[in-house]
This record gives sequence, structure tokens and C-alpha cells, in this order.
Amino acid sequence: MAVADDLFKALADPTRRTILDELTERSGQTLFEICSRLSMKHRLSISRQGVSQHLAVLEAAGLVETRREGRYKFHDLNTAPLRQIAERWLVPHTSGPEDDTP
Amino acid sequence: MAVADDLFKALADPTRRTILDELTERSGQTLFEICSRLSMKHRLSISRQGVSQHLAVLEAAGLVETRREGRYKFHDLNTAPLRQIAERWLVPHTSGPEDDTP
DNA sequence: TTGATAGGCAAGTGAATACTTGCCTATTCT
DNA sequence: AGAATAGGCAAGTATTCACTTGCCTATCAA
Repeated sequence: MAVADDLFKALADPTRRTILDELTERSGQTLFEICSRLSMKHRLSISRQGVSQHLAVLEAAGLVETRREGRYKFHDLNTAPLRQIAERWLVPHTSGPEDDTP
Repeated sequence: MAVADDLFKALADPTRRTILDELTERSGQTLFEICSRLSMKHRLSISRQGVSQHLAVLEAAGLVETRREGRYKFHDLNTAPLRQIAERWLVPHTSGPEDDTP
């Protein structure tokens, strides 16, 4: 399950979790909007590139989807991948545990 | 939220997730039992110390609880911390997002 | 067309982390 | 008591990862 790997790795970083918080509050933000929110609301001093790379990781995990409009690129939250993660260990699997060997 | 940080970091590693799978299947295993299961079932070549360190991370996250009996140390799964993680972004929080700044 | 805005690519750095090896302690069996 | 079993501690290594800096492309406004 390479999908699970991307998902959990994406959630491992606190800055990325804060980004998800911001997108939960308002979906469809641009890179610069997210940057200024992290700086203003959360006192996070991080470069634009840093945020951009975080967004790429979140997109690879399927947690963020993007759409381009002119020079703007909007980032939307997708919570669908989150639903599987809790259920993996809460519900006993009859089909056996996932193959997640690295 | 330092608790969330430990939790997500613990889940970030695929070997640790496999350990959780094994403890889901049978809770209360010793270090050596877990080692042999990882080696046999999952073809994971990892030293005993490696597994021990993984278990320490899982215990710090509250996902594993231990009890000593003689020379044996049994490892039990605790899924309680898992319940919060999905709900963080699935349910819109009226109290605002968590303070998870690093 | 010039300048400002929004974003992307790539290389480099420093810190975190997964993993090993070697040695040490405690408990149990013969 | 001595050997085997179960586990712990600590240092060293090597890879991963977050982050920055510098430069480049594309869209829009004056």
C-alpha cells in the first residue's frame, strides 16, 4: 500500500497539519493566501517555497486537489483519504492486515 | 498539541504500522514474538533493537501499553488515540483549529 | 511594453531519524 | 552455580526530510 505511505508521511509534519486546518476553515486558497495565513495566524516563518513543497506532499497524498485559473492556483481540501486511516486498526480485518512492508 | 505530534510521527513509519497490524491481530505480544512475526510473515529483516525502538515510539504516542511479568514484557494495543485523528479535519471545529505550531 | 504578481524548478544545507553493533542487567531453567 | 533467555543502554552511521536561496516562466495591469 504505497498510498498509505504517502498519506501518513503527509500527516507527519505539523506545518502540513496546520495547512489542512486552514484549508478546512476555507477551501480554495492560493499559495500566497496560505503563506500569509501561516505567517499571520500561526506565527510560522517559512518561505514560500517551503509552503509550496508542503502542498506538493499533501497533493501526492490525495489530501489536496488543485485547479488552475489564469495565474492563480487554488488548493482544495479532500478529506476522503482520511476515512481509511482510523478504521485500519479500530475494526478487526477479516481479510488480514494490509501489506505495508517497506 | 504535542500529543498529536507524537501520534502522527509514530504512524509515519511503515514498519510501525505493521507492528500495529500484528498487535491488532494478537495483543499482548513480547518483543521477540513481534520480531519473529515481522521476519516470518512480513519478510522484514530488522534487528531486535530496531523493533524495540519502534515500540518505544509507539508507546510514547500512547498507541502501545506495556506490562512486565518476570522477564517478559507484554505489549498491548491501545486504539484510543486513533479516534481523534480522523475527526480533526472531517468535522468542522467550532472552537477553531488546534494549535499545532511546531 | 514594462513592471508587478503568482507560481515553478533545482541545487545545497542542516537536522531528524531509522538502523546497526557491542556490551550490560535481570530472570529462568538445568 | 552456570547457561540460556528476554530485554535495555549507548554510540555510530547513513538516509531521509524540511527548508532556504537563486533563478526562471506565465499571467495580468498600467
